[in-house]
Amino acid sequence: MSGGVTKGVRVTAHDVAKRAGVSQSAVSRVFTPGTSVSPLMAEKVQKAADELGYRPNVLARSLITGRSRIIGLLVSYLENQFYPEALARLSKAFQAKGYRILVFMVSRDEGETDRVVQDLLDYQVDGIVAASVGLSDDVALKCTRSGVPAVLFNRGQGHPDLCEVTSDNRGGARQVADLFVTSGRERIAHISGWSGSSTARERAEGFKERLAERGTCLFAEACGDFTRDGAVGAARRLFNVPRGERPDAVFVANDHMAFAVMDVLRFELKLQIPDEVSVVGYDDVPMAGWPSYNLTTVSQSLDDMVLATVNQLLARIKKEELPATHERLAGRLIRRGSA
Amino acid sequence: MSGGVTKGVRVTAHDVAKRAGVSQSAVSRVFTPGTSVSPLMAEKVQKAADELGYRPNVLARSLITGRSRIIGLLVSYLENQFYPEALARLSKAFQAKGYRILVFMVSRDEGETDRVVQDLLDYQVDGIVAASVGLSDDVALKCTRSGVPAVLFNRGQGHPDLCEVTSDNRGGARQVADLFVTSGRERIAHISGWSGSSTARERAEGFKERLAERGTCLFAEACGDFTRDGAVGAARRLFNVPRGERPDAVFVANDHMAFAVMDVLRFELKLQIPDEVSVVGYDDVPMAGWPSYNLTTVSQSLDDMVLATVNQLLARIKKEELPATHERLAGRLIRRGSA
DNA sequence: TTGAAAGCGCTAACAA
DNA sequence: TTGTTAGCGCTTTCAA
Repeated sequence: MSGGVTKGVRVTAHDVAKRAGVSQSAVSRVFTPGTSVSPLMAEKVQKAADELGYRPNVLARSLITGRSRIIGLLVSYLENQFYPEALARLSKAFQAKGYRILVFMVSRDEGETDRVVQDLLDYQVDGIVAASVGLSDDVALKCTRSGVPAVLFNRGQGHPDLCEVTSDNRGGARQVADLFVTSGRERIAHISGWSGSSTARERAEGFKERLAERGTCLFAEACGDFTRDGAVGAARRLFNVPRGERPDAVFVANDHMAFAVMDVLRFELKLQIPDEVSVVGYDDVPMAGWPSYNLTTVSQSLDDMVLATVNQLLARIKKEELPATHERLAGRLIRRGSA
Repeated sequence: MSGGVTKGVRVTAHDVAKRAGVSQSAVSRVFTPGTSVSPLMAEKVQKAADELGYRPNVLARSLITGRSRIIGLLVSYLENQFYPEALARLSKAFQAKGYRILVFMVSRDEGETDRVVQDLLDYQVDGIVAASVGLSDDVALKCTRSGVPAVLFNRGQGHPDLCEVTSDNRGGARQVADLFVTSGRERIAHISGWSGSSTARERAEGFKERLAERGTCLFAEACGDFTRDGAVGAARRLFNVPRGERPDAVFVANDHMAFAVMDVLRFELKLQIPDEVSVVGYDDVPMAGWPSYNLTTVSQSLDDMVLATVNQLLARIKKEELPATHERLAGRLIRRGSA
């Protein structure tokens, strides 16, 4: 017989103490890393605990230590494959450090900010990662100000009080501009993301900036709002026009939209990619490598971003009042078949 | 001036009580739904609370009520778009009921079971949803037995002690068999999912069963393990053969694999879909409707599954000891271009 | 309806 | 190294 893990019975440290014939605080010590207990005591307690199926109650512990070992993750939509990927890796990385992720799905609507912040604080999360498109900055700022460290993941406009981990959107977009110009494209367009997002703005700016430096300028532009439907609309507006007015290259602000654009170009407008029009995305989500799309794109090195996020956040959880940092990880152009 | 939400200061019910000139328990009552307080008291307390920026500490509350309002969600990989979709909707649905989702990413490896169960119990989750491919049953069973209700989402083999919400995999697969036979396909193949999963087995069985009833039998079969790489391998084994031995229809156990199969067929083997070979998937993830794939598939009506899951779990959290139920929601064949 | 008091399960001083 | 004691912030009897 291996022990008494019986149905729904809460075994407390007190029960273990009684069975082992020691004090309750001794039990606590045995289960608290970094405390000193004699080998004998450890063994006695461990034995009793095993027999009773005891495990410390994390919530009770949190109450006194002030640490819940829970990280709040703000996400707004998981349609874009980049986010599930990020979620999975963030979750694993935090898990490896003994933290868990509590998910907060938020819509892009305004006004929700305060409710979300309250929710976050109510659960006593130790820190938050804001990967949502909309109200991230606002929420992150409020949390930081109430003493809960926050890191903006894949967004941020250089706010001096906020920690940000992004890719070098400007730099990535510049590489795309170079690719188009160098390969002799002449009517270069851009389909941008949601204008409320810094990521969208930086990609657009870097792209135009570099185009200008190379002596060209943008031929056409439309906003796709980072959604599939938005991108479909933008693609139609840009390409459903007489031949001569049609762009011969388009930089789409993320892969998720780029797939939609390619679908419109190939299936609705019967255009050849990349012969008649080059398409480049941003993110390098797994699907970009699938033969059906084979999308040239800028890689965000998700692993580095995740690593940086985890490190920054945990550092701030351990030691308050670290100054805000802005990490911008280099993006790398991945050349595939679409450009 | 709107209030004193100052940096990192924990405002307790006690502080509010002092400011409002009432007892601490009065404050508690005002913030506990379903207690009786006079309007005057409510107002006084509310005012003081607002001024101080007070919110009850959920963890402390949990300690005494024994309810954390946290649901543990077990997922194994988010590559298959079905799972992020499910995660997003489950999260929203639970959120609407005042619960939050704590994510537990687990790999398909064996042996982890106990660690995962411990983790889950440590966090005092009120219930768990197991959507992971691997150790779901084991984990769910152990949790249920220790008094934490669990629902298996999209898996389950009819275990009498476990709550399950699945789609009618057998029925869905039968519809696919009918489609193939009716449309005159003669060499019908199947690419199956991971054999450790009930979902995979049911889909395979239903398919073969109906084929037999219609007087045919399976021409070829390969296992794709529910992964993209697995599916690529399976497709090659099945189709990279002399013309006459090549299947003219294939039912792939989920959309995620079906996309891989289509990629192999079209880009590596230069086969025409659906002319030379019909492809049907399962799940109806959003991507299935994109023109690049335009995949005929069986729809899982995710919203119904989510609703059922939430209802079952919350019912069990409120009232212990409800008998296990197995909900199998009907699947619907969505005819698109690939078959 | 309200306040006083007990205690949820644990950690962290402090003494021994 | 160990036990004793005092809370963490809250809900919930119990009297008033």
